[in-house]
Amino acid sequence: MRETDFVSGFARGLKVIEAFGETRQRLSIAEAAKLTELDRATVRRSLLTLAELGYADYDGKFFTLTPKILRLGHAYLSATPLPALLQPHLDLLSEKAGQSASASVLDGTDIVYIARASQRRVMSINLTPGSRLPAYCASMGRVLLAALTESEARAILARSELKQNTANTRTDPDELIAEFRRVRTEGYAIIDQELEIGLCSIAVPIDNDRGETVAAINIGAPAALVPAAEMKERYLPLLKETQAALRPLLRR
Amino acid sequence: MRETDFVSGFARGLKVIEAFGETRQRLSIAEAAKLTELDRATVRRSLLTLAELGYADYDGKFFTLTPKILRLGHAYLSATPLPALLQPHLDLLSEKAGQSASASVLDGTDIVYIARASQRRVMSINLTPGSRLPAYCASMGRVLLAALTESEARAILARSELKQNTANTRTDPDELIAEFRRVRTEGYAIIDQELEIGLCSIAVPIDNDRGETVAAINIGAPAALVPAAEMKERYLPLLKETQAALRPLLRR
DNA sequence: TGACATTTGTTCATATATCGCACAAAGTAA
DNA sequence: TTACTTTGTGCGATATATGAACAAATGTCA
Repeated sequence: MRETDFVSGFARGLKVIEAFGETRQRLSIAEAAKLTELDRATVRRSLLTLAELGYADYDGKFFTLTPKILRLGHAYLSATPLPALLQPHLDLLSEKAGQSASASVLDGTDIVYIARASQRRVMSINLTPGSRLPAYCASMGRVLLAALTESEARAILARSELKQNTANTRTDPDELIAEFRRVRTEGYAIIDQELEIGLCSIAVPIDNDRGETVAAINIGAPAALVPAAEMKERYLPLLKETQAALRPLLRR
Repeated sequence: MRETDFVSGFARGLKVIEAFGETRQRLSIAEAAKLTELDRATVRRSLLTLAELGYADYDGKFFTLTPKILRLGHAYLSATPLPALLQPHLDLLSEKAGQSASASVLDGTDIVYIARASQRRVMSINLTPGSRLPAYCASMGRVLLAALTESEARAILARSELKQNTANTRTDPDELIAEFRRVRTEGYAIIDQELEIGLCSIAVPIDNDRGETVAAINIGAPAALVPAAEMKERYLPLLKETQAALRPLLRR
């Protein structure tokens, strides 16, 4: 790509939008400039542009994003067949298991939820399509990282903030790489309260007809009701069933 | 705002992202140019910028959005307190009613879902935060339009594509304006299969402590199980209860 | 309170980058 | 082949970013 094939004003504007996610809903020009590491004058122009287009409100002091911003993410969710394809299968899976079922893909060091069928709320955080979790300590994340080559996975771990969320959280890269190897061999990943106390989950990869992993699906359950040791026998058959039902639908 | 406070490269780029929502997942440069009514060279630069930043993939012929684009909408959902504030109340409401409960705000002629607690799937379409429905034929839309002045509401109806989705759909602006007046007086709106055959819903406004309507919440139910005539007695008390519980929480 | 320091928002001139046109090249379909 | 569509590129006109300077607001301290 040539230098001139890059619209830096556009790139700067996207950076400004993302700055809102990192903090609160209201940002002053100076705050946005600090977060984005852009010049105040430049950020101001981007924010005024967002306001002019209705993507943001401006009260003379603070900018806030408006729901119109959701059109951008929605452009992906409605345009990509994967979420719509997975949804009915997740509904069925969730109903059979009596627990929440989700699907996600990898984006950098995070997994991003692209579809979800929730039964009852067991997590303290609220997950919807677009929600993100660190890949290294999520069952779907383990499955998606396991699908990469070891050097790719190691590179992502190196960029990840390997935080000790609970006493169970594995944060040693070598240990994680070894776990990915096991996941590849056995075809599933189980998380026992590594993200949040009280929450277990089990995930399997979703492959297309070329054998490329395009997403992961999981079932999450409260540890109090379903001990990690029982996750496999209870839910792996259901997950495998869903996995098999999806395979022929995923032409690349 | 001065002419020079507008970054047209940024505005053009956002238009390009939205173009993906209107059709399928893959867009060529020429297709995107047609949809956005921008110059091909401009669209090409925007798309290459998106690809360079990882928001899009490019195979040399077609561009597709990547899940990274969800970061933009997520910047709103995670930055705005309203969705997180409403979610637990919707969960409770949904459980008490045994039906799906949702919250939405107005964006132009559409309502945009910002939170949802689904019980079982009754609609053919899959609703998640970010999903949009035309306001004129949705119960939450009626409530949100009723909160505007009549001239504002009329202006939005004038811009809406008043489509006859089912035999029940009301499409006459004067009739709709009269219905808004009733909604304002009685404090709720009921939709009887105007959007989709088999689906009824009832909505109430959510006001902040200044009495400004900031969102709407609803309960949707299959018409086969809950006739429209029963919606009010069954669900209005639950909705009013949730509405009252939320009021003190909504400081502006 | 008032004086001073600091932060924030805005403006401006100018160097620089982008836009859109026109044309060239490469595919496509008949 | 011809006709048509799509994509890539060079260039002049035009729009934007930059950083400094200024104004306004805010905070600090005696």
